[in-house]
Amino acid sequence: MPTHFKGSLKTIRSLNAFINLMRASESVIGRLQKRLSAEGLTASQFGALETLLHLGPLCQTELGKKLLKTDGNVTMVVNHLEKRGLVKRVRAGEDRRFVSVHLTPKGRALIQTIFPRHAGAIQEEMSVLSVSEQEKLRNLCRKLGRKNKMIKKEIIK
Amino acid sequence: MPTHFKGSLKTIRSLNAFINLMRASESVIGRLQKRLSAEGLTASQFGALETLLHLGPLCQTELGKKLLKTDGNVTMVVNHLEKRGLVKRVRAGEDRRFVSVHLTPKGRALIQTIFPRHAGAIQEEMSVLSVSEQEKLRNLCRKLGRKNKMIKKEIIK
DNA sequence: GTTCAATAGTTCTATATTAAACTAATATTT
DNA sequence: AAATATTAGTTTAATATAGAACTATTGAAC
Repeated sequence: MPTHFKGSLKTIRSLNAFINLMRASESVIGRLQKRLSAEGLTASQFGALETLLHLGPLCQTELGKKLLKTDGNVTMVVNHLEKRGLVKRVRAGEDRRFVSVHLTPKGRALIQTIFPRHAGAIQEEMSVLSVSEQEKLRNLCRKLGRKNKMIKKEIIK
Repeated sequence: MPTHFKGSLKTIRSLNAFINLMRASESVIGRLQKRLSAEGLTASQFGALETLLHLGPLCQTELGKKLLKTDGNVTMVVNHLEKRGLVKRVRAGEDRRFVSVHLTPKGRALIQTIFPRHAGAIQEEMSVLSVSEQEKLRNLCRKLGRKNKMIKKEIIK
């Protein structure tokens, strides 16, 4: 699925790498989302529960940073999870602006059941790559992520 | 940003590769989306216009396949673009179920202006990787994509 | 210590997204 | 040829998402 754009070799090479990166992540995430949907969770809901399971209770802003989502978005996702009794909001005593989001026993049981299956599906997805290919992919992606942080710092400055 | 999950080495390696793939694509797409938003287009709208520019008029189902989006979604995106006068729907004569989506002169002018800037931004994003790293990334991502197609065929069978 | 600035969350608006139910047109089967 | 199945697109419902305006709380500066 190469680009049909006519441009310099350098540009075309960048676009091709970009397109394949997007296609790969979109198609993998698409299949995983279908699995999660069958378990009754959206990708964001799963991500929130998984983060709370592995990192413990977090305030919403922290949760948003981990999930790379906006504050308003986190409010929505936590609302849905709270309505289903999977998490609860706790006003932290010190600074009453903060809301600590906790897993309920029900939420913990659910994510502990689903997470291993999800991890298995991911392992299955990645199994088309050899061990060294997986490591290579990881390192290349980390470089793209590092650029991210540099740019953010520049913007903040 | 390694996983905090305790599992087998093989599982953890898969999860790490997966997480970095997702982070990289999300952070790159996030920055590009902000640029597009400043130009007045969403990512999907841009994708649709770009596809029509480089592949010519397409029916909505074909457009959806290119964009990896569902039919209902394409209807929405084309609605928005049509409302702004950037595309127009044309009933193809033969089979009256098909709607051919065309760029209008206005839409063509817009995407021809924005696309080179967007391509430049992508080139800038990918410039943290060397030429050979970009090729390597592309090939690894293509493998993940190929798995996709195999699975689809199996499901169809 | 009162005003101003920063922070945490919520709400609102607009668009995206999927899945499922639905309509219209065409193709297939008997 | 009539019944059935398939296909293209629309509509609807539920959730996601970003961004902007807003509230409430806390911190800083004068």
